[in-house]
Amino acid sequence: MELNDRKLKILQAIIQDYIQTAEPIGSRTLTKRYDLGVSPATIRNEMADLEELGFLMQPHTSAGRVPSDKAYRLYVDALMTKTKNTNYQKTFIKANLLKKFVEVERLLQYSSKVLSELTRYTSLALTPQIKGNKLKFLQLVPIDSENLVAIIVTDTGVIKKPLLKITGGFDEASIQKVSNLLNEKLAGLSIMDIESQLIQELNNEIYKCNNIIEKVVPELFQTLERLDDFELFLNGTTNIFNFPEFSDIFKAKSFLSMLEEKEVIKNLVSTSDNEGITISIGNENCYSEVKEYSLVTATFKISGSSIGWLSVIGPTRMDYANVINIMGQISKHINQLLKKGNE
Amino acid sequence: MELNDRKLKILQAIIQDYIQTAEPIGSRTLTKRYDLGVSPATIRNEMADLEELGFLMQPHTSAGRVPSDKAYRLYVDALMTKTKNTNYQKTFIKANLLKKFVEVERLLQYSSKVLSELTRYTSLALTPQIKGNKLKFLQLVPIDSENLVAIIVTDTGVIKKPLLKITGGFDEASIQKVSNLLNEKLAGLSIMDIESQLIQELNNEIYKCNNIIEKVVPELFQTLERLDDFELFLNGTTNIFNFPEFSDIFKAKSFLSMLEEKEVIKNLVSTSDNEGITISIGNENCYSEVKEYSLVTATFKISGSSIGWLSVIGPTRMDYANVINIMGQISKHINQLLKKGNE
DNA sequence: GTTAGCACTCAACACTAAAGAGTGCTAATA
DNA sequence: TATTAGCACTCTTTAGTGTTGAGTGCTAAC
Repeated sequence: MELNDRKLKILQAIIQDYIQTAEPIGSRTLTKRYDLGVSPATIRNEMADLEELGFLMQPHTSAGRVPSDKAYRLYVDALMTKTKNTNYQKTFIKANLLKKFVEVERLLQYSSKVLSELTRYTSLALTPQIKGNKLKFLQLVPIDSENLVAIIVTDTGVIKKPLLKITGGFDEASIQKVSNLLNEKLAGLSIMDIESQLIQELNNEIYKCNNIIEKVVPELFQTLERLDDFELFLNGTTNIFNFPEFSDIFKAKSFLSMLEEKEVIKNLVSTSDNEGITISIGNENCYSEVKEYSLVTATFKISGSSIGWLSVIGPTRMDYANVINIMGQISKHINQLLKKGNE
Repeated sequence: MELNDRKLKILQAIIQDYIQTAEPIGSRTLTKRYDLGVSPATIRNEMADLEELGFLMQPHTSAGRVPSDKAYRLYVDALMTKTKNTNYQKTFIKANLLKKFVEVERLLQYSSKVLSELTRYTSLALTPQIKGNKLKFLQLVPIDSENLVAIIVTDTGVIKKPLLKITGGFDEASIQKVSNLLNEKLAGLSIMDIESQLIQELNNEIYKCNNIIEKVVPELFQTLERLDDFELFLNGTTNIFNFPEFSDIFKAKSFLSMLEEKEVIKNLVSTSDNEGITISIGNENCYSEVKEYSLVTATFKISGSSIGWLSVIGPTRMDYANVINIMGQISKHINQLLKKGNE
């Protein structure tokens, strides 16, 4: 049995209808709503075939058919007709996206908001661990007699500003020296490498700056360790209440609880490694918590390493065409800003 | 008609029962569960009186009674028996609260998480606008040929690190001068005052630093404007699904949507101005969105000005005694850290 | 190969009846 | 005089029952 043109046409109609209505669709309704040129009985036979091929499922014997994950995959890869940018979208994006480059983190955070408002799904922004990033700049800024702020900038545009408390205090001149020394020694190294390499090198220089460095460096290590984490921003979480399948309180709870599992989300999203847009549908996701949802993820890179992700998450019957279109527009915008910021 | 001892005892029993079960309670069940020494008929008479006095309500004719906001207010002010710290709470707090002072923002954020986990309600942390705060420290740190990070520390321990892009670039020496000048001129001023005062004063000095200051200052102004915002952290939003009254999807949605109304939440929480714990119950809140919920808010101050709020938000039948107890423990901890951080 | 017709299935809905928890009122009681 | 037993009544909740409608697969005719 093969997927002939008619089968594809029927499948496409079912998927589009289900994405719109969330209702299982039967042969008769299908013929009424779509001009397929054949009778319900024929559709029934084709549907039975499509079910056997694994593209359709029946919630129960006398219900209509529902697309499977396999069907959505086929839809996304081959059947889907791309949507065009609407004027509304263009205007909204123009009005709400940041116009100049600021920190990557903020850039993604704002974009995520726009994304969720335009798609009406839940959106999330993720910035990566900085462990693999190279240090571009480091400076220690004394703010009072006992506290320093360490300004850390990576080559991917992430800025951190941890507070270091140096018990016993310090004198500003020494801090200045230490700061210059660290910046000089560490710039260009990946954060991961710093810890091992630093101790070696600094041991040789330590005499130059009396004992301040002995106080500052361990504190800085601990802080780097703590800083080294993903940041996750969620937007439009209550959008799921717009979808009838979440009018069941258990479904809604499970979705929202899943979003609170930050670790799962982080791992899930950060597996997307190709620059551009990735789609993972239902069971294609390797975490059981997410097997009922789909993700459309845009990965952003600067010189080869990932600097952030933007995702839309929703039911598998997501309006893929629309989401991909909007995601594409926003990605384009972000990439332009990134380019400018990196010139 | 007055509130005699028996009425109070009955009211207390009803409130406690309703906080536990969320079910309207009738006279017969009340006598079975609590040792009140009188028959259901007597209770019925007393209940009718309490309803007339505005302490009880009936969802419908043949249902039991439910406490009113007025009743909860009385309960919180007079009837409530304080709970004791459990060992579990002590251990949990010890294990999970930050042990040393870092930035105020982070301190509140972590505490909020602990708070929601211990109380099983939704918790939020709010840090204030910095407009009223005094600038303690300002430094411009060049990170490459076109970008600066402005390190801004206020007297309340808030640290900001906006990125400033100076089109056309700058030379480091000038920036150093400008930075020193700004720090010297502005330290001790409230952020609000800076804008007007700055322009005056700097106009006189402007010749000293060629045209760099003309590039940097407007950029800094814009940035200060943008930075001047509350920060809101939410924790345990899905905890509401634990409560039977939110098994109705509309209630759940309305609660979660209310939490997304950041402006409302901010205004609501930041009206608490007395150091220590404030409780506002249902209708006592001035925003219609929140009239069905209660808030227990702790306000934190340093030398008279508010530096943050920690709140628990939940149904009016909140377990006030327990929440207040836990909030008290956490507040105490935070205040100790604040003291240390400010020494 | 397609389709009309038919018997069958199942969820959803409306309706009904019974159970259960509650009330207020009245008259008896301590 | 305050308390309480008894009673009729109210209203929600729950379980059970039939009806409707959208769906199916199969068969025989076109």
